[in-house]
Amino acid sequence: MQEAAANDASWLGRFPELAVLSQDDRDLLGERAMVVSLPAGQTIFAPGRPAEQFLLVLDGTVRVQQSAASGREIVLYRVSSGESCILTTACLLSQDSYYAEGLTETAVTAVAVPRAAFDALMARSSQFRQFVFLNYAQRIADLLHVVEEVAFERIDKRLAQRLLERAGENGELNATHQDLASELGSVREVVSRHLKEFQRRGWIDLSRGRIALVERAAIARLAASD
Amino acid sequence: MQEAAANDASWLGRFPELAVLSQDDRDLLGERAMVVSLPAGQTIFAPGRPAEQFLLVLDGTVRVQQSAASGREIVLYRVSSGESCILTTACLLSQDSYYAEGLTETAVTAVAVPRAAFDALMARSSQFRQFVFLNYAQRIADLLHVVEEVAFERIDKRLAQRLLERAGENGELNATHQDLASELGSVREVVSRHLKEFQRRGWIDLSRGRIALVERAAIARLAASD
DNA sequence: ACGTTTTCGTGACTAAGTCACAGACGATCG
DNA sequence: CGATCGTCTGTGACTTAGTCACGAAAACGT
Repeated sequence: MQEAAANDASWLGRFPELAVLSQDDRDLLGERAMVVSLPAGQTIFAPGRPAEQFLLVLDGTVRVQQSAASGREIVLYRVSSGESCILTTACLLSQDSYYAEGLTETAVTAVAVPRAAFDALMARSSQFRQFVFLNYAQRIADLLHVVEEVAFERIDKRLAQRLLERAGENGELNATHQDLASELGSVREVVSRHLKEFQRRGWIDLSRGRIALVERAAIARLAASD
Repeated sequence: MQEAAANDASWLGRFPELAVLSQDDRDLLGERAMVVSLPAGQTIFAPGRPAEQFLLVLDGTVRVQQSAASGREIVLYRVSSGESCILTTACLLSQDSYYAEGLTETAVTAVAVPRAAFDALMARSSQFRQFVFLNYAQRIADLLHVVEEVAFERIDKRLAQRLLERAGENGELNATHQDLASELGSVREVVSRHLKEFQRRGWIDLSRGRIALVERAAIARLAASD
């Protein structure tokens, strides 16, 4: 983990909600917060390990997921540029151990706000509180969305949604069937069979670790179906 | 909705976390918060309807659930005495419309803290902030638990858990098969079949709208199985 | 007692998850 | 270049969960 010079709060520009902070509050962040760089695949937080910092992501994405004893996984949400990893603060407070874990999906640069500075800002800045609450609200909305999907939606529809979300401009995505199954909280075989069917219909091209979208419109239709 | 006299903050005794508030803060709550009584079956908050108060439950329970377009439902968690209905505050902030709704499951008495007083306390009392954050953390933990269950656990195990949770001292519970299905985010037929099987094994007695646990130990064993 | 509403039972079918194993691809290294 | 090895993918047979359609039984009011 590399640390940049303190006192440089130029990163504040990435967070429009924090632009309204008073100069004093911005100075506090500039003095106390540190810009850190994390490689891809790093565990940010995990069950049993208390998080001692409030993280604001500048670049890259953090994947927050839940893992079952069986080895099955499900992605809860992703934290990307301009967002905060609020779950770390919740982890601190909840006595029940969380089963969620956070992983850097790409290399990530983030601002780490120490607990003391976080508390100070919560105490003195209503704008900062607003920012933190908005983050909580957004994550709760994300979790509600996950519950809704896993409880009520069909796998083929959810798979179609993920393909669209994760495909790049070129209509391709690098992901194994297992990767996609872990996104959805399902298993490889089910994903493989649906992908096979998508391919049979001419919607996608399959190759090892790579999927190319051919008929985006048809996939989007399934993703939006009810 | 009936309102008790203001200035009576005797209810504060129900919230140990708030006992540490300064006298000023307690006075503020006494002056501005109102004790309200709600009948069973009342909608506290619902999609599209902004909540304008922070609710602290004194007696009774509020059920927070999610409803799908198909009519299927799932219970997310319950708010009971000494807890707060924090989701209402999150609802306020989240631009995405929530699909969660809150219903009084029994008659409920609660303290309603107006938004302005809530904001004032958040600004001036670190203890109050701690209380609010603890509530958020608990609800997030509840939601993570729901995700884990619906994504990874078997229905028969989850059903056994609910039977134990909802049965009274006498080992009985009043609930239709549909009620239990809505708890679990499943459907009546599936619940009916599992209950039938439980009955066949001599674990429970079934009658219309009522279930009596006969072999708690066996049910508990299934509920705890992995 | 009668019809009405709610709750429950069930068969036949589709969708999803489990288990076991085979085959296929791609990197690497003699 | 071709053999080898780890990872990824395909598939059949089976169990579990959800859907659909329908009918029967229990409670309820008048």
